Amino acid sequence: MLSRDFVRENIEFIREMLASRNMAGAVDLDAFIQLDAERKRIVAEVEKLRNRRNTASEEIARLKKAKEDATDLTTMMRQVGETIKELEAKLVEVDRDLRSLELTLPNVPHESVPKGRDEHANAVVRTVGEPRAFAFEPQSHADLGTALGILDFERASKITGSRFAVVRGAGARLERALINFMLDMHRAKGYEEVLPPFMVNSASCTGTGQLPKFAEDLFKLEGWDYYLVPTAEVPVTNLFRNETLSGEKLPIKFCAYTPCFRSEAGSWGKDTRGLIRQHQFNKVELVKFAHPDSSYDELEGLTADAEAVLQRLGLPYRVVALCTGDLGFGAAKCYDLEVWLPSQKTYREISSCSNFQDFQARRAGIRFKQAGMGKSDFVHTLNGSGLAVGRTLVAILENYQREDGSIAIPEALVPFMDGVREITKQP
RNA sequence: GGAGGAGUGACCGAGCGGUCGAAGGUGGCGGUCUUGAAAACCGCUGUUCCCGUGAGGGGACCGGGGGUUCGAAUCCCUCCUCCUCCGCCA
Repeated sequence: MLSRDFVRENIEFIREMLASRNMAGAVDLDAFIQLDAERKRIVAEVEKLRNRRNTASEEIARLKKAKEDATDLTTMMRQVGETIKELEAKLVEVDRDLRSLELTLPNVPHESVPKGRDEHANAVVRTVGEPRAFAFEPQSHADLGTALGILDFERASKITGSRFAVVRGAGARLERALINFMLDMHRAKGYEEVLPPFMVNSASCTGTGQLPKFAEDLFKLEGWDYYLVPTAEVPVTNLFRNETLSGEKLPIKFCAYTPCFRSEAGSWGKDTRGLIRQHQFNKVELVKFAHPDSSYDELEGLTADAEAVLQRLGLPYRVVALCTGDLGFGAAKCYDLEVWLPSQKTYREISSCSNFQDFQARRAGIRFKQAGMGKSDFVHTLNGSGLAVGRTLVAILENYQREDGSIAIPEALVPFMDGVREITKQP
């Protein structure tokens, strides 16, 4: 959410900003102006009346104490009370409308974000590692995994449906090793490990920006105000919803493993084979609560921490700065980490690291206060995948495959696999 | 699921329906005293919104929401959370 004052005073800038995100006209800014003005009018009036009632109440108390008659004032105030009640009802309505407009307004991209309408305008910031030269035609992870007996898509669709997978044997073990490996790495860099609920309420989803606009992307529990987490960003960022943190503690860093559940509405036909796009996948997430002055340094640091995982695993990747048209709803700036997939001969997203500035903090009411300073201010929130575990498994299978279809375990993971160095066909 | 109890400021804790934004205490900050520290004593110590260039003025907030009343932290309803006991249960 943007500051109301900022929107009011920069309405043309907001209009251009929406256009740069391919959202021209998506939010009724004229209605915003009108509602905002009406709200001001009502607030001024209702407060004037309340002030009158407060003074009169004191007067009535004084009269009663002196055993004098107060019926005139009392009847007059009854009338005022009615008017106040009407105005308050109107105010609730205007507030609701105004807020629902504000909740659909995206964040303003940072000035360093490349301008452009789609992913073609994204900027490659750096490319790390060389894609391996294969002496044979590399297979897809789906083929490799199925042949090895560690991935079972057919049975997954029997027990649940499409876009689910069963991971078995050494594959399951590798996935669990990856989770531990990532969490250990991040913990060593000062991220506190947290294991949050895997369901969140609608207030939390609103706080981080999944609601109200992206309800169709979420799985909701029937009969409950609960949603399956689409990312650990939601529960972890909402840890401090409606709290004021002490400024000295910033930045506060968390890492969290959760499964992630996404409806993938609107992506029918995309990545239908394999683990790339699933309704459920594992992810280790990094979340930071930062001081506004240093949040962009923290974004570089967070991105580097996610990259470190790819480096330790020896996976070739590149870092891409998303352009204005490709930027997520709440992000002011975002780097995608893309890992090389030999079977697709392309880089695929494996992490997304964003600075939301005060966009989420304002929705979720997350403030900080410096020791000497009187005023509190909104923190900046950041998060990034460190990494998407399912896609990391994909990358390992494909990048570490051998001609015979077996998989070498990256050196860094061997201790997490009890010394196992390869995956061969399951017995 | 059944039966009880409780939710007040950073924390503890008081609060006959009217001057309560809320006593008292703890903690924190500043000061006096002291070579220094402690103790003692004195003072300060919530959030948020609106109007105003400013000084300042005003509104709201005692778990959330609603109601009664001229007036609610105080009365009523409802929801939520926590605690205790019973039942069920991984």
